[in-house]
Amino acid sequence: MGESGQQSASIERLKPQDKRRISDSTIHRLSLYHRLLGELESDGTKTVSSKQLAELQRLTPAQVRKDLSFFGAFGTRGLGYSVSDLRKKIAEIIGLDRRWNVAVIGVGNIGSALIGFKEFPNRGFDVKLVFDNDQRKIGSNHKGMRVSDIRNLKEDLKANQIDLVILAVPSSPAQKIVDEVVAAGVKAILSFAPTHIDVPPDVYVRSEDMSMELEYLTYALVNNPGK
Amino acid sequence: MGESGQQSASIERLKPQDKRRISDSTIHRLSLYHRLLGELESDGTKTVSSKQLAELQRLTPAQVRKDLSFFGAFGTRGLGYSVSDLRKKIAEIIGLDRRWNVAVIGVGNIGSALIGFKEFPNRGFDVKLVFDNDQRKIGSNHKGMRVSDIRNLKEDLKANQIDLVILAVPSSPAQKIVDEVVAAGVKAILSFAPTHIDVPPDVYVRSEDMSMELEYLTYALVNNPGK
DNA sequence: GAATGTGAAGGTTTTCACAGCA
DNA sequence: TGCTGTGAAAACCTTCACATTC
Repeated sequence: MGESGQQSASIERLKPQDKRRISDSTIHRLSLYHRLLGELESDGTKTVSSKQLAELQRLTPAQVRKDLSFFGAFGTRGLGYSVSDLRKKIAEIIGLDRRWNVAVIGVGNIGSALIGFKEFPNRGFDVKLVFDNDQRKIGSNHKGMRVSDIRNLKEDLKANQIDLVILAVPSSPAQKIVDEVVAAGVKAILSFAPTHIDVPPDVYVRSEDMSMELEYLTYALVNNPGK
Repeated sequence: MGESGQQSASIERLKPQDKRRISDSTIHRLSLYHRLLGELESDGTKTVSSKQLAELQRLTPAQVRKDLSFFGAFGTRGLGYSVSDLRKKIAEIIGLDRRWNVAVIGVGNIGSALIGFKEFPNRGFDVKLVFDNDQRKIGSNHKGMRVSDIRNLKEDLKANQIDLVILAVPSSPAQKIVDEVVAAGVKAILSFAPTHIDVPPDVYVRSEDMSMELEYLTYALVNNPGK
């Protein structure tokens, strides 16, 4: 928290107008708007209202306007928003006005899926490095990527200026690997290991547990039989 | 909403004590507790306090107790909770006291990763069917599963009593396939298609967009340089 | 003494409703 | 007239603090 962190001067960034922290849900929805605006742009749609933006995602117009209002006033009263302008603004807010270097650790089921994931480059993410600890995999080609030895993790992450790490390893070695990743100076980790990951406060972790996603649904099935 | 949905009489289910809807965050944390209790059980830990349960996940003890209190009183004052009892209770709440039949639609990158995902059977999910529309894949073996023709989707889902569908297809055909799935009577869908999915109100959808997960992190990187 | 279970307080997020502008 | 931008109200969620129980 607090008033730390002056922005790099080179980019005049859109940031929250007041000092209030922006909620996770708002960030999530901004991402959603950004994705939808991309679809609309491809369709050739020029302008869009908060009402339309909301309906297409099952949200409320007020919600859409409030989310955007934290960062500025991007619309035109009586008219709505310019699809391409709004998309650019949101891209700037969530950091999609640049490309990001990604490393994938673990070339098992999920790891190899993500390496071959065509959506990533379209959305600004370039998988630059791939690691494993299995001698049979190291050096081999996996969907066009050469698999590196995890023993060189720290050095390779630094040398290649990796911004984001995707962790696709079992739970048992996960924390130890994360410690290495943190030591390499990486500040953002997307983990698929089904266990809690501990990091210093200046490092961001997002944990994805596929089974937990399904459990959400089973809860709903079991508890809302009719809905 | 409303008072619909009497429970099936055969299972005496733990349900919310008051009529207030349980929040998504609570369900998510119950899943987390369940996972952690599993680890503790393997370690041979017999009892656990809300304080411990909280610290291991970076939550507060009050939060843990409140979450549980919506469903009953499972602890012993002065002592804490029995690891194995609490785990069983939570399993019952989120529907993990039974097994679930899953179908995976789309045998691309993510689809095939999930088919081979060993964590699923450990957590109660059995992948029973796998579909694709690619003639070269249909009939072939993918990680031990025979790939079915998506043209028989509706019939096969019904015949095999599929509870949950995992959708791992591109955005463009996603909605059409979902309509089929819904017509087959399936009430829960986990979608990896990076687009909004529309379903009737008695069907539950959870959407996972890998790029959006990364975007969360880029927002943090760009906006909290020092944190 | 130790830790649960829970009303009440405090904080955050969403929705409302309308002033203001194209 | 139509739709944005935004304070204020309402709903919701988390934390506090303490009576209660083992």
